[in-house]
Amino acid sequence: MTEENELIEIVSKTNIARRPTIIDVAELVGVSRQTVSRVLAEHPRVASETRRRVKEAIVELDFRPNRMARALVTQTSMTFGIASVDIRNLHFAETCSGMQTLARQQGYHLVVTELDLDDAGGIGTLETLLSLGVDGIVIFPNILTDADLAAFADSCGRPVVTMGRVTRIPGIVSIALDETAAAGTLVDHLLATGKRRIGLLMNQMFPQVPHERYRALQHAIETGLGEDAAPFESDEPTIEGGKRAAARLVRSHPDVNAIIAFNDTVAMGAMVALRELGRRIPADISVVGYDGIPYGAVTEPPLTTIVQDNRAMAEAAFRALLDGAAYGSPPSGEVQTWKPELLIRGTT
Amino acid sequence: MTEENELIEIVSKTNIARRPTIIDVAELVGVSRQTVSRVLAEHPRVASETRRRVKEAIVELDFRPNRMARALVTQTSMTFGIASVDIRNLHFAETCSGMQTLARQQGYHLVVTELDLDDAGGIGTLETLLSLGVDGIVIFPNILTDADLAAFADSCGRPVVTMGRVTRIPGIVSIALDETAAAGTLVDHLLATGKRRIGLLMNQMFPQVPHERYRALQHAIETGLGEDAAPFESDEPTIEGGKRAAARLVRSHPDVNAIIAFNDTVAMGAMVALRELGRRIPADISVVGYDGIPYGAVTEPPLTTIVQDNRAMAEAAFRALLDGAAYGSPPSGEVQTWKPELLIRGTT
DNA sequence: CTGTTAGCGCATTCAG
DNA sequence: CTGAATGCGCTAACAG
Repeated sequence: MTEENELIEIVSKTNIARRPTIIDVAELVGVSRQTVSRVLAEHPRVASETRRRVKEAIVELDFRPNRMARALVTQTSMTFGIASVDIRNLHFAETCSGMQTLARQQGYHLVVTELDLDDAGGIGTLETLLSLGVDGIVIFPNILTDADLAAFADSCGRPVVTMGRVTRIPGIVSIALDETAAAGTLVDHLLATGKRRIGLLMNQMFPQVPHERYRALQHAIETGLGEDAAPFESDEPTIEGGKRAAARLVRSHPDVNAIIAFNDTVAMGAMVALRELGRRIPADISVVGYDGIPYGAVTEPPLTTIVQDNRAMAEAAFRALLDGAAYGSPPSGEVQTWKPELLIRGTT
Repeated sequence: MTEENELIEIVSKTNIARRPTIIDVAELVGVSRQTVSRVLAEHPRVASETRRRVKEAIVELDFRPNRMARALVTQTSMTFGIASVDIRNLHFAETCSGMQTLARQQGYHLVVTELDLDDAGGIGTLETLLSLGVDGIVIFPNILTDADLAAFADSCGRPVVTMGRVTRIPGIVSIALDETAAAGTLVDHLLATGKRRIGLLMNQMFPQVPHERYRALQHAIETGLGEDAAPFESDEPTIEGGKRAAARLVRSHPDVNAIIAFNDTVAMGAMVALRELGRRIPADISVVGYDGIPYGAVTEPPLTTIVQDNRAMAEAAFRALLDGAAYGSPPSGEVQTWKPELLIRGTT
């Protein structure tokens, strides 16, 4: 009878898709599951002989602990979430990749998610990320308002880091480029090369989120030139968007002899449009971008750009999450700004 | 005494980071947790008045069901994993983005992960993905051997889809470009433009994974020209890698008048190197790539390339996972190849 | 050093 | 239509 029961048990355990559990390992070795659990946790108080046999069984059964079950009881999943409106953006991909490297070293995993604008303006996606059990979240908050972010951070009970935009919100660590310094450097450079008619190509701005980059650039231009606001066009941050915006800008302001684009992708689109309009770069008109993506090096001429240290910023974000996870909550509203570097190439 | 206990309970529940559970909702409404559970599952047999009150309480408490707890009992997490050696690759990012859109529509989530080559050649990363509870996995298997993939698929008990390389492995659905057709189209095009000295710039190949693209190209060249194998160089699939490989190729084979690159990024690197060497494109030498990334349209001249329908392929991959999750296991070793499209621009 | 008991948050039986 | 009991796989707190 006992044999029969065991047989049934074995059959049901050989079922499709069923992976071995801690109990299977315990039974094979002839110990309790607690002992197996201790071996997994590298707990010191286990007899080395027992430890050896358990590890053997783990290998033999190809056992992997179920991280969800573990997370349910430890209340920590060793997983961070990272969210952006567009995961195809190279600046974001670079940051992801950098965080991934660090995460692996610390035994963490990353859940990458694209923000769904339709779902309560992205907050819905973040909530789902939470329900997935992540221990902290990095947000590229291009489109989330400070109010939304504050409400979310307040209710989520986990460390939240925003990147790419300075957010002075209690409980949120903000990691961003020093936009003031970047704008100053760029405008100084353009003025030094004799270009004084500067136009801007900006990211399509959601009215509730005026972009800091835009404000910093306008401010730098006003102080540098002693003039009113520079002309600008907004469109989606793609090559096509850059083409459209540049065409519109040059049509409405034919005297513009320098263009600062929201990022390198937009700048590259602008270069195409300008070439089609017969403008020589940089003789007739200069073009600069932000981010320093690799593709900017292959345009003709190569693109001058503001480089940010993606890896270092990714590392800072990861550390902020780790600290927050360790101490319960992050330092209130800490803002880290990073120094930009101007990479002068052929378009200026 | 009862009051005191309740107070303690309330205090502990107001603890940091503690999110409301199904029990909190049940208590607020004055029903059992099963009733709340039924409302969540849109179970029909709940009184509409009860349902209304429960939904109210859910909104009031800002309750979100814990997906890990749910997964533990349902044995399904509504989560798919997607893994690649390089998440910065635009072809991969595009696929991710496409799958993300579909996943959201179906209530699924995506866990994106970068394969760790040091960790048992990437298999270790995949195992961790499994322990995270994903219901299926998409792998960009550039560097995994068929043997490793077969062993993994066999033991994992969940649907596995590979993309980008034809893998004829039982239990794995393989989605890839029709490399034979692509190679034929490309070589025909080059021959039609009078280029007969073709060189190849390939991805740095791991010896255990001879790449199908390489073989298909060599085969097409041999049949088209009636000649021996074309010269080739291998390097990492980046702009810098493309520059290096192209420089080496042109040095060792100065008569080459057409270059087929592993992908657009490599092709763009090659263009830079060729320009530095004083070769005119396409007059002296033609260049073509694969993938049809947006940046290929910005080079001077714009890059001729083999375009794959990323969105359609992403959709196919997602459907394969869904079917596999529904029926228990995927069709044995199904291989889906997709027709390439030649986008002729300025470099040929 | 090891086993026992309890419970994480939820869904799935079964009773009413 | 609703409630009570049971367990998913694992770890924490206590016993021994």
